[in-house]
Amino acid sequence: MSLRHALLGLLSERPASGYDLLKRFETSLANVWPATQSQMYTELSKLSADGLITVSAEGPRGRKEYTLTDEGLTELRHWLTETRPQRNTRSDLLLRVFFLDVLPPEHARGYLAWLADMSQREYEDLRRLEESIDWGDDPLSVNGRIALEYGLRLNAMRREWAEWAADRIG
Amino acid sequence: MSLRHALLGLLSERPASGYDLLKRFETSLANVWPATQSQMYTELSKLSADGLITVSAEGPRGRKEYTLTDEGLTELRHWLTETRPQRNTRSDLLLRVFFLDVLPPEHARGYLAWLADMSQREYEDLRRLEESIDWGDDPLSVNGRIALEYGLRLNAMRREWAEWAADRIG
DNA sequence: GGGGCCATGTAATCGGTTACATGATTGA
DNA sequence: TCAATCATGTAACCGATTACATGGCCCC
Repeated sequence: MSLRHALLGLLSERPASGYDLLKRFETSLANVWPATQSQMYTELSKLSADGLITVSAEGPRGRKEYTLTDEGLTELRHWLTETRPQRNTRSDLLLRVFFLDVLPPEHARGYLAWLADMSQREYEDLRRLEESIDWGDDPLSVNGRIALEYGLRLNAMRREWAEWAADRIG
Repeated sequence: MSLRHALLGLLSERPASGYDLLKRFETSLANVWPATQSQMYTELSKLSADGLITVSAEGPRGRKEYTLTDEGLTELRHWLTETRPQRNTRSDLLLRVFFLDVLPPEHARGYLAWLADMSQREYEDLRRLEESIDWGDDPLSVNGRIALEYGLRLNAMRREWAEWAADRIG
């Protein structure tokens, strides 16, 4: 149920259309909360029906600009402060580790090596992203930078772990 | 679609009933792939219908013991080697970070402090779990130990990151 | 006898994914 | 003019969650 809150959060910065939000997801939130186009338009309709956002303007091509209502902001704050995030650790990557012994050892090590490489590549992608962004003092910059740092540390950790694990299997 | 493979994986070690698998999930795979009772029984029926497992014995109280078939083992190996895990990074925890600026700074820092504490507690829980288990040389021990190490490193990383982030906001 | 555990199943609902469908506007 | 982009929506399906429902067996 968090796509709701992701949308409310983005709208708390400034009004936007579904299309705008779609673009902004791709470039910022996609890493922490992927969402499809279809899901977003559906959710926006629901949010509007629930009074958490309103259509504040209409533009060409049927464009609808949504604005956060007071109720929406209250709901966003409520989500942030009153509800406990439950860490959804469901990890395809780690699940496989449990069953690596049904493969020949060299295949198992191959999987871990691939994981290490993937983490390294992702790390480098994030570094490049970090350098390409003009970080300001605005809230999104501060928070976005913090989230990105998490990604960097996660991938560094994962690479080291995968290398350590490959040694252990050998 | 990975619950299938989690079940195939567990059955690759030894035959078991739905109830057995349920218990083993709770104590081992729950951290990487939570599943409900209802989901597991449904999936077992499907796996059986698809010929990847068979009912190898029936016991008291309607107990059905499932055994992996050759086809099932093939499917498990196929999943491990031929399909690429897509890291499903959807993270409730991190999503909130993006919107911390709608809260007063002390609340935002409070959230990060809580995150650091939670990670620390989880770290300690895993350490205790590690010490409580009699690690052998069997495949499950080796792999389980590797997965557990991932949890330890993740939580250590997360704690440090949350502390670093709290400083940044202040 | 009865409480606790063993053991399995179904139905309703929800969030998310994939695919399909449509059309307006802009700019080269 | 025509391709690219802007822009929104619906339908089918799937995996996961919650709740409900049932009953047998074992041991105290």
